Amino acid sequence: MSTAKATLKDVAERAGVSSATISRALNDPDKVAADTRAKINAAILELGYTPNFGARVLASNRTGTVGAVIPTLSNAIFASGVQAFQEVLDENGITLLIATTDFDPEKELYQVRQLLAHGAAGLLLVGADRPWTTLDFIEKHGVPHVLGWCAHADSDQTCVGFDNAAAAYDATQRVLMQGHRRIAMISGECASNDRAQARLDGVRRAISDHGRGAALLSVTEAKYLLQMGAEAFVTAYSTRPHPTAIICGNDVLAAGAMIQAREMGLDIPGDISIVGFDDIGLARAVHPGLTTVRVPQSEMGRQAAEQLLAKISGETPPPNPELQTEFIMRGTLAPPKQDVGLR
Amino acid sequence: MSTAKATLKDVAERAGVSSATISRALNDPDKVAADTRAKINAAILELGYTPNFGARVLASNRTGTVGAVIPTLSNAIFASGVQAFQEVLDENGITLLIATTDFDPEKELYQVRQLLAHGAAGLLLVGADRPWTTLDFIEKHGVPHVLGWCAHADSDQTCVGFDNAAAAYDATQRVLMQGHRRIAMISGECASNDRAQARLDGVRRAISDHGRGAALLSVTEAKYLLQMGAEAFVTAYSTRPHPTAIICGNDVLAAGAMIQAREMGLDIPGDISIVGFDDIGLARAVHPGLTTVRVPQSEMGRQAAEQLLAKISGETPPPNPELQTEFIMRGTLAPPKQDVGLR
DNA sequence: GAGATCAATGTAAGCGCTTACATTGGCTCT
DNA sequence: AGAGCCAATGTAAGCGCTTACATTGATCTC
Repeated sequence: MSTAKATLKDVAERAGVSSATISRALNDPDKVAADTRAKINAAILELGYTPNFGARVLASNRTGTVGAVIPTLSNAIFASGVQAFQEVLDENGITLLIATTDFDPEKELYQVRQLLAHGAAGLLLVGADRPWTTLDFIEKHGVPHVLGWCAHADSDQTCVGFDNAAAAYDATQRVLMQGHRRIAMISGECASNDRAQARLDGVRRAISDHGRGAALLSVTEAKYLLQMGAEAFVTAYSTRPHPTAIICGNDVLAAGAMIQAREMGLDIPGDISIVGFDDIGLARAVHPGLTTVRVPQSEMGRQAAEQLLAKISGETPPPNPELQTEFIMRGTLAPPKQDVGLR
Repeated sequence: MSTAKATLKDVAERAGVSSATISRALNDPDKVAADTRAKINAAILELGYTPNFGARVLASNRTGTVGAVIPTLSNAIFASGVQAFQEVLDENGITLLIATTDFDPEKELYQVRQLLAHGAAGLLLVGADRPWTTLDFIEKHGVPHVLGWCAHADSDQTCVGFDNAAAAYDATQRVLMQGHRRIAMISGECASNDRAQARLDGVRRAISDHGRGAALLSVTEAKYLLQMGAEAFVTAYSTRPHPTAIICGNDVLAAGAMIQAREMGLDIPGDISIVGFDDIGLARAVHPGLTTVRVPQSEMGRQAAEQLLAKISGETPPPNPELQTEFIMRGTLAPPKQDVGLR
C-alpha cells in the first residue's frame, strides 16, 4: 500500500547515496563498496523497489530479450527445440519472446516486426525459405538472427540444424538396402516449408541414384496430422503393383499411415514397411516401434541459442555447427516379402 | 546506411508537423487528418523509422507483453495450451514472454520475477500449488494473473481449466462400470504438481465411494516419460492378485505401460485394461487406441488469454469458465476376463 | 455576425534510468 | 611531504517517446 511505486531516487535518499551508485550496485555490484551495497540492498528491500523496465531499456538501449518466430508450438518438433533454446537464454539472463506463424510467410514477417518492435536483440527463425523482404527488414534493423531446423542456407546466414535432404537420402538408402524397390512417399506439405521439400528431394535422389529397378511410385503430400497420414496412406498404397515400403516426411504421418495400414488388414512390416522422420515420443510408443530418423531437437535449440548470443555480443560466432541425425532401426522396416508372382 | 536511427523528431521535421502529431498518427490514427497521416506515413517510410521500444514503454508505461511461466514446452499438454494462449494474445496485439520452470517452485518464482522485470502486464501460471511468496510477489506488483490447467483454487484466483479430480473420478467410474475391481494407478509425480495429485485423489475417491470389493491395489509414481511408464507398469502389475485395470495419470505413462505389458506377453485389453489421461496425439496412434480423458487444451489456452486480457484492461473478468473433459472410449478398456480361479 | 464549439495540431513537461565525466580522499612511492 | 594513482562516489545530461494542456481556425448557432 505504498503511495506510489518507488524509484531509484527514493532508494537513493533512503540509502543516503546518489542514484548513480544504486544503479551501479544493481548492474555491476563489484563497482560498489560492500558496506554501501548492504545499505542499498536494505533500502531496496524496505521500499520494495523494482527497476522500471522502460526507463532501463531507454537509457541502456538493451531489453534483455530475444525473439523466436516459429510455425507452431503444437508440433513437438518445434516445441522441444524452443524449450532448449529458452533454457540457454535463461542461463544467460535473457528472456524469450515467442510468436507463431502457422506456416504463413506473411504472418512471419508480421511477427518479425512485432518482435523487433518489442526490442528483441536477436531472432530465431525456422528454415531458410522466406521472401527476401523478411530478411531485408531484419537486416535493416541491425538485429542478428539464426535459422533453425535447416542446414547451409544459400547465403551466409547462420544455420543451426541438420541436413534434411542428406538424412532423408540416408534413410532411403537403408530402405533400399533392405531390398525394397517399390517405394512411395508421404510427404509433409512442401509449400513454404523447405524442410519438407528437402526431405522429399533426399528420397527422390536416393532412389534415382540407386537405379537398378528402384522406383518412387508416388508422392502424396499431407498436413501434419495423424488423420492426414491415414488418408495419404490409402492413396500411397493404391498403386499397382503396391509399394513395399512407404517413407514418411515425419513421424506423425507415419503413425497415421500405420493406423490405416492396420485398418486395411496389412501387416507391418510383413506387407508394408513404414519409415518415419523426427523420432518424436510417438515413434517408440507405437507397435511395432517406428523406424525413423532421430533429429537432435534439443541440441539444435541449444546451439541456436549459443550462436545467437554470440552474434549479439558481437563475437564472431563459431562456425555453423554440424548436427548429426541418426537412423533408428525399429520394427516397421524389414525386407519385403519375396515377390511370389507378378503382384 | 543512414547515419543513425531515425527518431520521432526526424520524422516530424521531414513531414513538417510536430512530433506529437506523429505519435498520434501512430497510436491513434483517427485523431489525425487523413492528408497529414499520408505525409507522415511517407516520411516514416523514407526514413525507415521504427519507434524506440524503451522510450515508448517509459512514456506510456505499457509494454504490450504478457508472460507465461510453465513447467516445460516439451510436454504436448503445455505446448498446445500455450499455443492457443499466444494466438489470442496475438489477435490483441500483445506479445508473449515465455519462461519455463521444469516443475521447480523456486525457479517459478525466479521466472515470475524475470517476466515482471521485463514488464509483463499479466501472467499465466500453471496449477494452483505454489509457495505463498510467489503470489505475494505478483500481487505486490499489481499485475493480474490467471492459473491454467486447474480448477477452483482455494482462494478467489482466476482459474481456467478443468476439474482434474472430477475427471479422474469419472474415468474411474467407467472402469468400475466395466466390471473391474482390482485397479492400480500409475500416477505422475505429485510433488509440486496439484494436477497429478488431483487426478490421484479422484481415482482414490471413486474407488472408495464404490465399495463393493473394489480396491486400489497400488499407486506408483513415475516421471513424465514413456520409459518410466514402462517401469512403473512392472511394479503396478506385480501385486497378487494382479490388477485387471491400470489407470494412468497421463497418456505418456499409459503408452509406456502398454509397451511393457506387451513386452510381458499380456494382451490389452484382454489381460489388462489401461486408461490414460489428456488425449494427446499419441492416444490415437497406439494400438489398440488408448482409452483416455480428453482435455480441452486449446480452449483452455484461449480462455486463459481472454480472462487475462479482461483483467488487464480492468474489466470484471467473466466468471471462471467451466471447461469440460470428455471420456474417450477406445480399445484399451474392456471388461475383465471372468475370474477363472483364485488368481 | 459574435460567440460557442470542435477538430486538428503544437508546446513542453516529464517518464526513471544509465553513464560519461568530475570529484574526493586515502594510499603508495620516492 | 608532495606527486601520483586509484577506488568509490557524485553530478547531470540525456535516452525518445506520450500526453495534458494550450492554441488555432473553421464551422455552427441564434
